[in-house]
Amino acid sequence: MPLTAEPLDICDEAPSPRQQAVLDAVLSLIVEGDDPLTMDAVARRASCSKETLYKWFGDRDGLLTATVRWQASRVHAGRYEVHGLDAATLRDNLQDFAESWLAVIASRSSVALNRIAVAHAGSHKSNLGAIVLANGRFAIGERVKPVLEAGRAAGLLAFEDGEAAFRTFFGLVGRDIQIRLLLGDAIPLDVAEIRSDAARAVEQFLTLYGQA
Amino acid sequence: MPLTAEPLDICDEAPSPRQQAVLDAVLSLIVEGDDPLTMDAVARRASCSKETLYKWFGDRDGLLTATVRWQASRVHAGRYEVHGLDAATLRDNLQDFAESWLAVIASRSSVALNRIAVAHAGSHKSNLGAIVLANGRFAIGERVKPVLEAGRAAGLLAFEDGEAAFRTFFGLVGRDIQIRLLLGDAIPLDVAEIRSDAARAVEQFLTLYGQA
DNA sequence: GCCGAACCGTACCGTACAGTACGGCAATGC
DNA sequence: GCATTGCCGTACTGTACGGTACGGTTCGGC
Repeated sequence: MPLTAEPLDICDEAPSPRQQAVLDAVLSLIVEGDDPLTMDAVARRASCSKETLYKWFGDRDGLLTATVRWQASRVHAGRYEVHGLDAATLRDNLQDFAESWLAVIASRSSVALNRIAVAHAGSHKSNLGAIVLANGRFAIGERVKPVLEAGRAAGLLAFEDGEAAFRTFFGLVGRDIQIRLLLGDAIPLDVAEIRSDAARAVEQFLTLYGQA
Repeated sequence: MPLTAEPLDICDEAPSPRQQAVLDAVLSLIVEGDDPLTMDAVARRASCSKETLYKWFGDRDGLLTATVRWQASRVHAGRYEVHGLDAATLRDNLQDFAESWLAVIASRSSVALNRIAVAHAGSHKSNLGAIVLANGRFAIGERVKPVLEAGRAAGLLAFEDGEAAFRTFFGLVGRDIQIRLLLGDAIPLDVAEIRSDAARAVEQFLTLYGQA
């Protein structure tokens, strides 16, 4: 097993440092968003040869997939406490979720990555959209639902279906923001705005699902 | 001024019948979604020459733009009564909005068109995304807000900012549906499901904004 | 010092597709 | 009858880009 990078065909393995540098180059190109993200541009930015690109990632789709995974691996935030939940902690947790989710979907890299994945989902030939979904919408759902259920167990929330409750929360937080950003609308969203947006969403969610 | 079609360069004019047939051909190709929507495919499907396509629509972007406008011109639904609003009528109106909006965003043509527009918004060189936004999200906003304000005038709703209230309604209706569909997730959404989804959204909205 | 592996840089190939040119045909005007 | 016009169908051009091939360089192992 050499120290150098192996091809990550069925890419469940973590990328080597050099591969991470390549993926960061892809991300930087995506975020800048001026060039149409060609393999030549990636090779140039990453100071590597296209041959290496294809050896490591198989093809363009493989490179994109690895990039999405790489980006996702950096986003996953900390765990949340679900034992001995009181009203204030529940509210704080939901506020945290809402803020970080808004920050993610408003980031240039998320917008660009989602654009690529959406375009890809049209020409059906890879599961890039599914990967983005699994690491975005569904990942956050799996992290929020335990909190909601803990809230219910503590008598703070009332709902039948945790999934449905989460989807309502999701809608209250995101509203029209993601689709507008994807379609090129320039919404100014600074930190203060994100915070107040999140607070409003949490307030509304607690109005709908809060117990007493 | 001949009866035949003129180029619609600054395409605010309505397309001629023959041009409408071409645009319908584009839509049918988009909805089928198998081919990558090449100009050759359009010409073949519409039984016209590429030369005519370029003469009428300028270039590929012009054709896409005209198609989006054409599709939008068929979607705009009827007006809504805002005088003498009672609680039941308000609820019915909101229910109608929610149902028709869900039906639109879940339709194959909407998903495909939005995919194209999103992809286009990435490579910034035309305002396709802006057009989709203007005829989708913003058009429905302009139609719902008067209803909300009429509801407030009738003492049925309470809110400060009509835009904010609408955005909450939008979020409650759409939740994660549009982004999931755009990313290729296959959500089964039949008429019954749309109806109950819309009813839940209206119920939640009235819980948040209803007066007494 | 030598070998081989990994890799960079660059040149190259093939294809898909936007956009153009042109011959032919049908309809209209005179 | 003949010219003109609008359009279809097809052939063509140019180019961008995914993917491949290969010479040159560095580096670790022996």
